[in-house]
Amino acid sequence: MADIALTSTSFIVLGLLQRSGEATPYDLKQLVGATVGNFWSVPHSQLYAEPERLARAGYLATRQEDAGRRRKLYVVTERGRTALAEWLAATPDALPELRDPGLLRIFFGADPAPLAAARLAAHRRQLEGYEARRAALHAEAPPGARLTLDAGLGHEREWVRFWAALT
Amino acid sequence: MADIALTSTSFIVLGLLQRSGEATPYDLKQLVGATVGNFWSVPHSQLYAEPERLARAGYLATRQEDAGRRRKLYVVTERGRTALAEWLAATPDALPELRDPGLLRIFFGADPAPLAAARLAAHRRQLEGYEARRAALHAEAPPGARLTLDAGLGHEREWVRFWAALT
DNA sequence: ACCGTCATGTAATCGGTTACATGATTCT
DNA sequence: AGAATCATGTAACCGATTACATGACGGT
Repeated sequence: MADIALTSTSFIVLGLLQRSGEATPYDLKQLVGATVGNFWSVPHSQLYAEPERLARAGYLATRQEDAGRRRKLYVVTERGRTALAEWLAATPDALPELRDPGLLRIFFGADPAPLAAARLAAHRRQLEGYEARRAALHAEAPPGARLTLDAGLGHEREWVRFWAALT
Repeated sequence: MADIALTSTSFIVLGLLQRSGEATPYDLKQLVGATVGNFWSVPHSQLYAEPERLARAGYLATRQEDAGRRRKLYVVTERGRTALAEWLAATPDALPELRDPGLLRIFFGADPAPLAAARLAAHRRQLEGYEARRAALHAEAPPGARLTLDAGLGHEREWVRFWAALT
């Protein structure tokens, strides 16, 4: 039972598995896409590697599908549940960084106009998508889903403001 | 002359070196801290490794200090200048992600109150710092510096709004 | 003298990115 | 039937993080 460091990817896997009870890496890929993927994406290859890592360290247990492809199914163990609960209760201190490649270019003197036009269009599209999903959200949706969508909406609006001013 | 892939870190190094003409890794560390560090930080160990990588690939040239510690000084070569110019003219397509560890916890059902309190305080502090620097900016400052500061201000205000609503 | 903190650097490990691969569906 | 896309997975490499290290200097 190797002793590993848990990253945000680990907790995304743990969190999604806890909700769904049991899932294959491919299920996880779908889940990420449908949930946290918009503000924290995970490449699908990681969704094969990370559960394995977590299983080796005792945070997950494995089961083989008994029909068809006989794929691997993962479940959260007691140890995993504890780790997830501790993480949920912790308060992170580091603030996120913008890390926008367009902004980096602006800083180094790139011509703002073409950049702004492209980014503005992209953010508007993203914003529309969020608004549509926000409108489609029904009352019983978990509060976390609504809140994170709202956060995304706010920041997309901010980007639209910013790039629009540079057009 | 190894053929390497250039990352954002590469262009931060190239960009800063182009401005300062010549610098040691330690100078780069100071420069990053004073410039792009607020929206795109780079761990100092990378500022030793990355210039070496770039030099091996011909984007930088090296010189030895002739007194004192005889540290390594890096300068951008013609190849480096070209690469930087191309990057500056390109339009990135991927949008940045929020990747906020607090938001991730909210999504997975963490109690918002304590998180919101801590994050709110942190973002307020950050916001104040930005506002001070914004006020201290003089007219001859490069436009990129002002614009990136404005972007940071906008997003910090957005975070303050978001977390304040959860208090 | 002692302690802390800046200045300056190196090393090891590992998570993540990128590329490759292939069977199964669906569309034209 | 052929093309395209989805479903599902593996492998290799490497940039980034983390930890370790040590000399200089300013303050008490």
